[in-house]
Amino acid sequence: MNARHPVDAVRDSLAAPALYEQVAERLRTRIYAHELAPGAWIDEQGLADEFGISRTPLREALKVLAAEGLVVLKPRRGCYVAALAERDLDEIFPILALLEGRVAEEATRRLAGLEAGVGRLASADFSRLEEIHADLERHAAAHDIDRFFATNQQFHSALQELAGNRWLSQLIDDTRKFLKLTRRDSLRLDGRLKQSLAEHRAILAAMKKQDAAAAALHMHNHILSGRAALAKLLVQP
Amino acid sequence: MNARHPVDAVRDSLAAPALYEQVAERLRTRIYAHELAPGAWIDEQGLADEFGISRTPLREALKVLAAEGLVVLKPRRGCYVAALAERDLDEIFPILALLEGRVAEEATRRLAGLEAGVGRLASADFSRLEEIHADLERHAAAHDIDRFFATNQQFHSALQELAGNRWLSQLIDDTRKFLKLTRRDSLRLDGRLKQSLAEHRAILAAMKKQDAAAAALHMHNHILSGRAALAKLLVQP
DNA sequence: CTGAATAATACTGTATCCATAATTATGAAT
DNA sequence: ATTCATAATTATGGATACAGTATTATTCAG
Repeated sequence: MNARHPVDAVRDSLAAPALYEQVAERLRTRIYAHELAPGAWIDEQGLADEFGISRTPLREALKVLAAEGLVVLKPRRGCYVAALAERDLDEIFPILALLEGRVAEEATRRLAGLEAGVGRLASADFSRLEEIHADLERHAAAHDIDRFFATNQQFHSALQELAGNRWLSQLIDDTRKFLKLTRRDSLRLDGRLKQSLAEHRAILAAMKKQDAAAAALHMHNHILSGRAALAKLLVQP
Repeated sequence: MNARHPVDAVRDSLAAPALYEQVAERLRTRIYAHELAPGAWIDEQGLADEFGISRTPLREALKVLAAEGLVVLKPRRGCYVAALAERDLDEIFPILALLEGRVAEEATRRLAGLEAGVGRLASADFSRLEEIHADLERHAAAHDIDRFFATNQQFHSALQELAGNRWLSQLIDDTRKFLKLTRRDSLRLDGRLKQSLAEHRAILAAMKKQDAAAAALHMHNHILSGRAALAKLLVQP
């Protein structure tokens, strides 16, 4: 029962994640929800008591979050939730635009079957993307911003899968994490929903025409457009 | 990493790094040197004894390295050094090309003073880059590959500083870390030194002409060219 | 001699404990 | 009353101890 069965892979995925990982996840949730606000000090003992665990796994979790950049560890002075400045947003969004643009480009190329090595994608994969977009249109019509937000994430994730570049996806996810630190949400801005949809349509149209460069450009602009909307939110929240 | 008071930075830099950080650094060194080879199991107790410390800080260091991607933590089964597949290289290099291309672009724009917000760079900053390149030329002429390698890193670092985008730099550094896992070094390939120099010259020339797009393109090709060289090394090392 | 079942071992994950550095509170002196 | 020095408190960093699980070794049956 201990030889290398294929079942092992399953068991690994089913195995309960280590405590420090669960704790890290709970902390991430709290940070994103601003229950632990940016800049706030993190009380190790307090949280450990609250979670009903010892400080050891909690500290390991904090090390992980620190490596991710969600918290900063000041030697001998404790742990603080990271805080983003406006300048950080100005630096992050263009990078995200670059990366997501690249995703759109690679996804389109794979759809067109131009990519060397990796196989050509079935048109069913693209249909899936169109379905998600259809959902988006529905949520927008219903002014259901929360569902729109969730589905929007799905859209970008699905596109990342189409691109099939794990490293690229990783970088994007890493980068997006920081944006979650600012809980401002450009989607609530008047007209932003409609604008966002139009941008998505442009991306999809370019992909359908198998114009990778255009898809990249539209995605690039889409992300920057999100930044611009966020900036408006700053002066009038 | 964000908007800290200058005083904090000083105090932080003077404070001795926590033990787990020192350990993480030592482990990185060993991993890069392949003393801990890709795929190898990491013996916590053994290393702790060797370093003369307990398992606690060592484990914290491993958590950090895991978050960085240098090692993988298998629950209940220990820690293993990460191993890159050829496919990973194929995915990483284009991303690096994208990011470093962007660095060249932003640096050039700042030199040209076209960037909004951030100040125009002095020509002295560009001279510094040219000096480093001159060093490179010398090391190449002397066939001193080790110094060339080190100075080459300086070149790219200096360029990143000119671009002045901390997040972009961070992503690049994070990405380059993985490449150090494969100890193959394209610079040792016949003719690669000369080729690399020529590519650098093209980048510098574009920057001097304040042609940001061209600078980006040349840098992009420079990185991909490095990948191509590496590929040759695979069949004949 | 081979393979399975079981016992022994080793390692991971977590909790507890201790030492040291940092912060706050207290008190004296100007 | 304010400021500086010193003491008390608290939190962090690290070591050690222990429990639970995976791996390896051993034994026994076929």
